[in-house]
Amino acid sequence: MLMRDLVKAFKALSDDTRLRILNLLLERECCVCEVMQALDISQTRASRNLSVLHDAGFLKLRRDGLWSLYSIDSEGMKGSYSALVEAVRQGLDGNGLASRDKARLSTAERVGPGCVKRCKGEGDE
Amino acid sequence: MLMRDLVKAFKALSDDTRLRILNLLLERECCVCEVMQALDISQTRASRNLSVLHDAGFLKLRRDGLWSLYSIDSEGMKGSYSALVEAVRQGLDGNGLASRDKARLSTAERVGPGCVKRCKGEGDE
DNA sequence: ACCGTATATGCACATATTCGCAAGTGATGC
DNA sequence: GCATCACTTGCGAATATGTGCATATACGGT
Repeated sequence: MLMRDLVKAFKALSDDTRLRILNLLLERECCVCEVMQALDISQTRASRNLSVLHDAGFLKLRRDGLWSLYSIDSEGMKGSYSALVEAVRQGLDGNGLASRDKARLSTAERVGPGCVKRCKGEGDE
Repeated sequence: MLMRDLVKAFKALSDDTRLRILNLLLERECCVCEVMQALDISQTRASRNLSVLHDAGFLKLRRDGLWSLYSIDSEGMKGSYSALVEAVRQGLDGNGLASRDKARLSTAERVGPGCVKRCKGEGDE
């Protein structure tokens, strides 16, 4: 494996926001607006960080109409990558912020019209 | 585990030089000058990057006279960290650069006087 | 065709990272 | 004490990264 790819993978994981996103996706597939809702971050931020994880090879992208649905790419991931994801899962186990994110995800309405607007309006926490 | 620590660990691993260093230390304990010889990098660079890995919790430091001997801290590492190191080992398996580094390490003379000077003199590769 | 919605992207700016140089630290030996 | 050696650290410069704002793109419904 190229050193470059491995570095890219680690870079992708060395950010708060992206770790929280990965944690969320360990729960289930999400669209961008669900991520922004659960993490209470801007749309740009959600989109950009999702695409970093995607470029690094951790995520799978599936389009459905207007929505971009991201999920952890278990099959497509190169050998050692799944070990990294597993390390994240373990490392974040019991983490307060991570748990709250997940809680907010289940609370959040599933994809549907007005999703982005709803998120912008609600200064939730 | 704190998100901050996990991010720090990944940051530590998201750099060429540091991955090569870790690869080297998977072979055996090394002093700073051995690292600079094997990787053909400056002394500052070797020292700085070693200390980043150390701060992140991957390395153990042992002083012996003039020398700072770094090694992978298998016992001291937090749970998921060993999985990360293992992922690096696997990811770098068969990597050309990583192999050459290791080869140069065995070639390099063991710690001894003039080690730093020798390395600076030889524009080896 | 037009509008509204979900997502992507160009640009600008603030902050962080990496690294070389030069100077500092601490141990060893004369 | 003084010189030497392995290593560390402060500083400055080049580069990379993360983010918001505004704008672009792409799709579905009317």
